[in-house]
Amino acid sequence: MKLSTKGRYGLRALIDLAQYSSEAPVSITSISARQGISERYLEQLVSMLKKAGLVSSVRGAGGGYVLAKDMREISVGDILRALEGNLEPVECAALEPDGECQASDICVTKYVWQRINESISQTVDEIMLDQLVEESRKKNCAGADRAACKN
Amino acid sequence: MKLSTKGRYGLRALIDLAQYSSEAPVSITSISARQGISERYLEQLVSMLKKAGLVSSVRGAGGGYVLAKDMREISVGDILRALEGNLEPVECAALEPDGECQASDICVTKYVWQRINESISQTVDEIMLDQLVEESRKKNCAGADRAACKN
DNA sequence: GTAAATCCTAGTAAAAAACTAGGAAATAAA
DNA sequence: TTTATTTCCTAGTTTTTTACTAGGATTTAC
Repeated sequence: MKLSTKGRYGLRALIDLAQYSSEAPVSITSISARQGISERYLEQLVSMLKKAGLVSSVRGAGGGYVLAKDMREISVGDILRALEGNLEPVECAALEPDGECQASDICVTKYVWQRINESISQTVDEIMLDQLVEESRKKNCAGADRAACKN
Repeated sequence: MKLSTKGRYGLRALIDLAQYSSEAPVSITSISARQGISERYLEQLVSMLKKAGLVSSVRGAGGGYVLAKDMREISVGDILRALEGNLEPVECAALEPDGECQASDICVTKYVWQRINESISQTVDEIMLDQLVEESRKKNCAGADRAACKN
C-alpha cells in the first residue's frame, strides 16, 4: 500500500517544472540538479507525463519541457495516475461497469474497496498543481537539502 | 499503490470468522474451504490478526479462532493495519510529530501526502466489522463461486 | 559540425510479495 | 494413553515488482 518513487518523484518533478518553465523550457538536467533525482530515471518519469498529455517537449539544444496545459487544470490525480496507473488500492472487477465477477452479488468487501477508491480519488482530484506551485513559491528559502527527502 | 493479498484475503477471512464463530471457534481449515484461500497462508494472516488483538485462539482438537472483541468495536482500519502495517501510501517523516526531515519546511508534497493519508484513515476507520457481517448475512445466497474472486 | 537536448528500448539488481514446508505443542475424544 | 485435530512458529523459495542503469538514435541551436 505504498506509492512508488514514480509517483513521489514525479510529482516533485512536475511542481519544479511548473515553477521554472514560465519563460523557457526546463531540461531534465536542471530538474535533476535541483531535486536530486537521477537524470536517467527522471527522463522516464517525465516521458510518462508527456504521454499523458501533461507536458510537452522541445527537442534539441536549449530544449526541455513545458506544461501542456494551465496549472489550474492539472490535478494531483492526473499526475499520479499518469505515473502510477490507476490509484485504486483494490482493482475489483465487480466495481467496473463491465466487470466480470462471479461473486459480485455476494461480495461484501466490494463495498469497502469502493469507499476507499472513492475517497482517494476525491482527494487527489481536488488538489490542483497551481496550488502547490503557489505554496512552493512561498516556502522556497534557499539552502535546504532537498535531496535528503525521498518523498 | 495496491493493497496486498494480506489485506484483501485477511478482511474476507475475518468477516467469515465473525460470521461463523458465534457458537464455536472457527478453524483455519473451514475458513479456507469456504473462502478458497490456502490453509498455510491463512494461518499466517489470522496469526497477525491475533497479534493485533482482534481474534483469540483455542488450541487443540475442536479449537479454532473467535473474535477477541465485539464486532461493533473492530473497524476495517484495525483489520487492514494489522495486516498491512500502516496504511499511508507515503510515510513522510515530516508528517510525524517527531519527524526528522531536513526539507520539512520547504516541502510542498508533504501537504498532498497528508491529505491522502487522512482520507484513507477516515474511510477505513468508520466502517465497522458488524456492518459487513450484517451485509454478508443478507447477501449469502449459496452457490456463488467465492474462490473465483481474488479480492 | 558540435554540443545539448529529447527519445526509445532493453537490461539488471534489489526488494517485496505470495506462498510453501516442516515440525513442535496443545487438547479433545476414542 | 494413543490418535486425530488443531494452533503455533520459523524458515525457505519462487515470482513479481520496483528502481534503476545503459546504450545509442534523433533533433536542433549555435
